[in-house]
Amino acid sequence: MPARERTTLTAIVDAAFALLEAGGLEAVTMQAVAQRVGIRAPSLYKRVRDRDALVGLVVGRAVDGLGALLAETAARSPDDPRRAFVALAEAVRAFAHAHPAAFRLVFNPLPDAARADVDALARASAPVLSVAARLAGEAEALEAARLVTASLTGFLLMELSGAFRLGGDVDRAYAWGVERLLHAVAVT
Amino acid sequence: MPARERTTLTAIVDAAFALLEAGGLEAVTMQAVAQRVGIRAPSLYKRVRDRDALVGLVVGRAVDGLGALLAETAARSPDDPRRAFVALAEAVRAFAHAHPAAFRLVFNPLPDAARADVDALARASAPVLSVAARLAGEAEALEAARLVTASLTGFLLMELSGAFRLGGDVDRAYAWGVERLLHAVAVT
DNA sequence: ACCTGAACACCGTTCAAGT
DNA sequence: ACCTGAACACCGTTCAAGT
Repeated sequence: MPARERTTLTAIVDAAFALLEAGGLEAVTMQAVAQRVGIRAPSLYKRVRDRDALVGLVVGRAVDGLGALLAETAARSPDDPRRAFVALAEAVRAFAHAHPAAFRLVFNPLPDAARADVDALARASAPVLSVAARLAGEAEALEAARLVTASLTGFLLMELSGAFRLGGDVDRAYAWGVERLLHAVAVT
Repeated sequence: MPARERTTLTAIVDAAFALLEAGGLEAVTMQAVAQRVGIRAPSLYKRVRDRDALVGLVVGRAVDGLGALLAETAARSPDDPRRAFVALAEAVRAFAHAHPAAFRLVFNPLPDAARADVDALARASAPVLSVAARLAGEAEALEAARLVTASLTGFLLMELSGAFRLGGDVDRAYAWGVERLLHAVAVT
């Protein structure tokens, strides 16, 4: 009657995350995850509904990590929205570079598994909404936040996809874009 | 000695494209493609190296279609870059709505199969570069084009992912963003 | 020259049987 | 209560054999 538990859900998500970053989504296989935590694939189904649910948990962890980073970053310049804006943009890029596969997955969710993640993503990007509100004014806060998040993630997704490999300093291009976005969104 | 050919590469790509839009990438299975063109899966390997190569051809077709649409759109307002800018933004959105799965795939390429597609994508977005050059000036044409394409595709990818489902008129938000981008990029 | 059935390796998932 | 081997369905791909 014992049957001691040999792993945890946290360890399973850890393993899936590591496999994702190491070899892309196709590398996160139930067998590879199981082997990494020291059990057999069928045992994973005691902790996780199926593979899509596991990938959803990985995406959720990434969203939480991004949200924590953004909140921390925004808190560091509480009364200078312009400075906060630039710092947030740099933080998102740092996160994208640190976890490229997870970042891409956040904005390219699987069929329907990631439906609940939309709320989590909205929660995670609250600091951006807040800064946008202070820059653009309450009336256009939502539009401004959407333009900003879309622009930054679009830039980063294209950068990660290698679309900017030809020509020029990508760091400078990002800084240039951030500055122009700031002007585009700020009310004055 | 006959062995008449029973299909064509074009028909195969057609079938894959249709399956992709109908059921996502996981629906474009070698067996499903083969069935749709009236042969058996192994015969596909006479025309296509493997599944990734086939998906690459689908992406290539989408890029070509987008490029043709953009060229056509830009040609319609040859001496009003502001009008051309807005028209291009609307054309990209129309394309994304018409072929959502293909659009997402263009900006989320598979591992390495889509490496050559970067060039094709650059070619397809030449009209955007041209308009950006006229708006921002030659010196900053590349940065402006990158900001614009990143912003528009980011917005559309998020829209297709359902990230904007809560709150507000997405059409208006897009128009608002396009207008602000125009101001952000235009030199005067 | 193209097409096919058979076969192989691999994957997600289920389930009865172990402890 | 968790873990396992065995099994099933499905997929990508290869290949010898057909025409």
